[in-house]
Amino acid sequence: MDKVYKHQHTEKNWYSLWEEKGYFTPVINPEKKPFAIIMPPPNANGSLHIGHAAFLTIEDVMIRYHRMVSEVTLWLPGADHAGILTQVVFERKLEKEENKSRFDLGREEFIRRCMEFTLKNKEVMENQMRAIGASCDWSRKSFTLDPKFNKPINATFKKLYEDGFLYRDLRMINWCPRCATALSDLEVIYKEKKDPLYFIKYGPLTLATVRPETKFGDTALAVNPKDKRYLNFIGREIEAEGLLGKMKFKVIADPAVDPKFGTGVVKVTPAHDPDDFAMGLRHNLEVRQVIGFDGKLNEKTGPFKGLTVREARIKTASDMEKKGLIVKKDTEYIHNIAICERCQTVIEPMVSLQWFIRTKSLAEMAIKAVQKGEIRFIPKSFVKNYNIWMENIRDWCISRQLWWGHQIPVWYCGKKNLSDLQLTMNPELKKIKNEGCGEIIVADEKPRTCPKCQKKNLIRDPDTLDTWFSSGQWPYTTLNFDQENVSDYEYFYPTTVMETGYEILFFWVARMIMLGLYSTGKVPFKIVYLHGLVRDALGTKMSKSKGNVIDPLTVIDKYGADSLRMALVYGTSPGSDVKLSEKKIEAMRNFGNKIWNMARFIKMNIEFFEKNSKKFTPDQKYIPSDNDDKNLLKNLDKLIKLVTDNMNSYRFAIVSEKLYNFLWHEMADKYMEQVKDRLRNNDWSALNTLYVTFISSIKMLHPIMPFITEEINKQLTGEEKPLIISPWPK
RNA sequence: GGACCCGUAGCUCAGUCCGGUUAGAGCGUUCGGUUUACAUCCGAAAGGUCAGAGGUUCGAUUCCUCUCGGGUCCACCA
Repeated sequence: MDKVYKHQHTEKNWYSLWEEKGYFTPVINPEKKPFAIIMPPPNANGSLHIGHAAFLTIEDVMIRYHRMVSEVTLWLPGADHAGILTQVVFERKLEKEENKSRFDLGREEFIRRCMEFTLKNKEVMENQMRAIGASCDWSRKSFTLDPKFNKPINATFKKLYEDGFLYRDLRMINWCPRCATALSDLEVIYKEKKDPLYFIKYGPLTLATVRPETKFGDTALAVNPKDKRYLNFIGREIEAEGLLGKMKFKVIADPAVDPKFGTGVVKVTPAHDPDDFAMGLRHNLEVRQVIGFDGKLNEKTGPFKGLTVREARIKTASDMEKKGLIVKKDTEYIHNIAICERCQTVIEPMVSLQWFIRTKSLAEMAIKAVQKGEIRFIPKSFVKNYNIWMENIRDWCISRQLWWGHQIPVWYCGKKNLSDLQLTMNPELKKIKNEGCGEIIVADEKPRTCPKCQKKNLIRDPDTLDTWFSSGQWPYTTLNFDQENVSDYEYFYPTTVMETGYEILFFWVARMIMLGLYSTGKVPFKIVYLHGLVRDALGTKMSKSKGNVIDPLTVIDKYGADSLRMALVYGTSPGSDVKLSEKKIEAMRNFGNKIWNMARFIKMNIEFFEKNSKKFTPDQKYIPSDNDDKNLLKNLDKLIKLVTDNMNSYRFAIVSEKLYNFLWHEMADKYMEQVKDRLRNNDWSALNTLYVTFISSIKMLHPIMPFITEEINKQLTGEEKPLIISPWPK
């Protein structure tokens, strides 16, 4: 054995051996207890970062432990097409490298190229997972856009439609003019911005707004019903001079108006503001769209047509100023604006026809399942967050004007039911002749003819499904729920643990619970284990621009995967963020070297014993008479119980700490020093106690540090059977 | 506006759910050490009114209330 442990020599070999021998693939046995984790599929649009390394480590620790306690263990790996995120990444690349947009390629070619790009990333990622040591079952690996998922996903859509959970409606959506897509509420972030607040004259009234360019879409003025200043205006129609001549507005009273804001009067623009849209519904106001999906003003704005929102804001303001319509300008006004989470573009609220899921009753089922204890959260404090979100859930907009994703399984007879938005986003559709009866057909496969008029020119809804709609079904679609061979589903579903980041509790976990209960009648998993974000040593979020990124592959290369894994487990707790530094990884590398040298010491003493006495055959059950020996074995028993208990309760930080302390400070620093004299005198009992205790400890360390423990075990015992399939110490 | 989490050694964090011997670890600091593994090491030490105040209790870092400080999520800003 080398004086210093060299991970470079061992890690790749061990991984190949495990994989080739098929240890990652479970053998289904109805007599035994199953343990299943469906891996949260990483986005296949880049390489793995340290956050991936963290969750892969935690899941691998669970999997390796349960495999050792002889449960039938499935860890199903995957990759996510990630909808808008991947489309944006790929579009940027396309623009940069070829100066082309997706429209230049056309839908079919774009999807083909994007798939090529994604599959390439996916392969790189899979090898990175191997480097981390993830013992997942590659024979079952899944990709969210695998064609095999089309059928079950479409079937869920169809079922939801038939059960009345789906509807298509004109709704206010968050429109990102850059991504040219509607975003869910959760994909929008808010940012503080300073914008001028204009006080504009509307006939006898004055109101304050930061969006003068939307005034062409105003269809009412509103005040708070309790605001005494304006009581006698309520219900009246006023006439006001505007940029396009005289206009008439009804003054309505609505409690949503804040009397303290501006003058207490607001303009109501139902087509371009979420609150105004809601107010419009309450008061039956006209929805007059003046901004197009291209982010430019339309023909209803006369001379302003064709200007972007930003340009129009400046021009309308200055024109009104010239006409004397602007009473006052507050240039220090700070407000929050909605921006696209992915590309940071300012969101344009727009009305558009979209598919929605009625979520209320789905959420009620999901709340009940957690209340009844069918799903347990670790840490449990997240149940509160979950309940609050579920209780206040809004209907879920699941259509996306993207090309990259699962296309919505709806066909229209003719163009009547396609929205302007869809025709805008898909130039190919414009060429199609408009004939047909307008029937809407929801089916899991393309129908040959329209069931109503028998015509054959069915047009598929060009929109794709929100990526969370398909990944929300991941726990059962990956188990081939809808296929002939249902044994995986029967045996492993509901899965045991869903381990994922708390930041996607609502995006993903909540949706999986709702859709899982709806589609299968069962919860998709019994335990939700939430991990935190990996931050740098100072607690700052890691990002490339800040230069504080720890790249997992670089540190694996330098310190070994075991060191990184131990560093990601030690001193961390579920639900809270992990602060990681290179120093910590180095410290764990030192620990690895420590146990390596303990093994070297033991091996040396075995050789010494065999030279001077006889062949050393360890006896697991030997009860020594020496007090030091007895004491160590007693402490080992305690350790086994402690580690097992903490493994079972998912407290891996305690597991790592206890093993670390026992091996280094109990065994190496104390016991090994105590017995040096006895070993010199060929004391078999001392050697046996040392050996037996060390091997048991190494086994318990294997789930966290799989490579070095395998290598030590092989060097020391010469056994063929690797630790990965060894029984857990008792 | 609603809610959640965190505040423990110089730094980064465990421990608190289920109150009870000297409150732990890693890194850092100081002093000393090369006899059968390991300097990626060993021994020793310094360093904490467990954010603050009050309450419950024989006893509170732990439970309850409030305050201060830090962070996050959700809603909303016309």
